[in-house]
Amino acid sequence: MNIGEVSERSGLPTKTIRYYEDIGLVEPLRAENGYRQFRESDLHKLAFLGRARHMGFSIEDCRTLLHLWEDRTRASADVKKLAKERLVQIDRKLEELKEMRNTLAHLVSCCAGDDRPDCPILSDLSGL
Amino acid sequence: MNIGEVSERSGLPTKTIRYYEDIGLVEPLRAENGYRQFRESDLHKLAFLGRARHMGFSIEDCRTLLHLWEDRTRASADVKKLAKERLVQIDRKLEELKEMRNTLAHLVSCCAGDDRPDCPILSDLSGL
DNA sequence: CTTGACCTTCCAGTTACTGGAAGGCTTATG
DNA sequence: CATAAGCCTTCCAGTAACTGGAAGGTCAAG
Repeated sequence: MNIGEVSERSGLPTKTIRYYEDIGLVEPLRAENGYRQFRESDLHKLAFLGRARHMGFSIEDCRTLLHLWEDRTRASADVKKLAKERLVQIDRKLEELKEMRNTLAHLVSCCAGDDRPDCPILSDLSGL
Repeated sequence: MNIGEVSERSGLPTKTIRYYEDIGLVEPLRAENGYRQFRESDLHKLAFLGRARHMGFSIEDCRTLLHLWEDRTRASADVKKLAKERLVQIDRKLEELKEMRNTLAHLVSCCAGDDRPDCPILSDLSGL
């Protein structure tokens, strides 16, 4: 099938699919006219990539996951390790965001938000 | 003062400070030997920027905040608006991350993580 | 035969830096 | 006085993961 159909069925933009080919994540065949010809297996790979990216795995993690996926003899421990690392990352990011949220929510609630120039948000940012 | 001292006192890497000058966030003077000469006011600006970035404001938001900060007549409502928008962004990102976390945590707990090839994480990613 | 929807490649831009090379200035030491 | 360490300078390139756009080839319908 052509890239348009793959895009539709995988949910990935055509630009992204071409990019994934560029960086060697998929290798579609080529028709005589130069059009990319995707097999069902390519579609599956792309859908896999879409889901892995949706979970926040980096492209390089995705590459590894793809290899693990295709290696019928891999140990599930290898996959679990990657997923756990990603989980740790997510938890770190969550903490960071929660802290930002708290500070900002506090400041917003302190700020009158009217047409007077007085503003606790800026005061805080200026270090006072 | 020279860039090294400003870096130390603001907590920003020298590279970042030069970059901020490039994009017009600060405009230090120059000594005869070509070295940047920062005033106290420049240091304050940079520290302000550091804190704003730490709250996750984009560079463009920071530019706006800086203008508002320097405009003694601005309405606090303008600042509050920006902060609220940032808060909404943070909340969206938090939701996204929490969902990732849930899915991933579930999968990790389901995965034996031993040397058998069977792995629910990959099964899920492959869409089964 | 032309129109419109596909498809192709290639180049540039995004965000916010970061690293490194090549070289000038300053200060302390041998 | 020479030199070495430790500042500082500019400029170029790279990062992550795409995204947008230009210029142009292909295909099916009318």
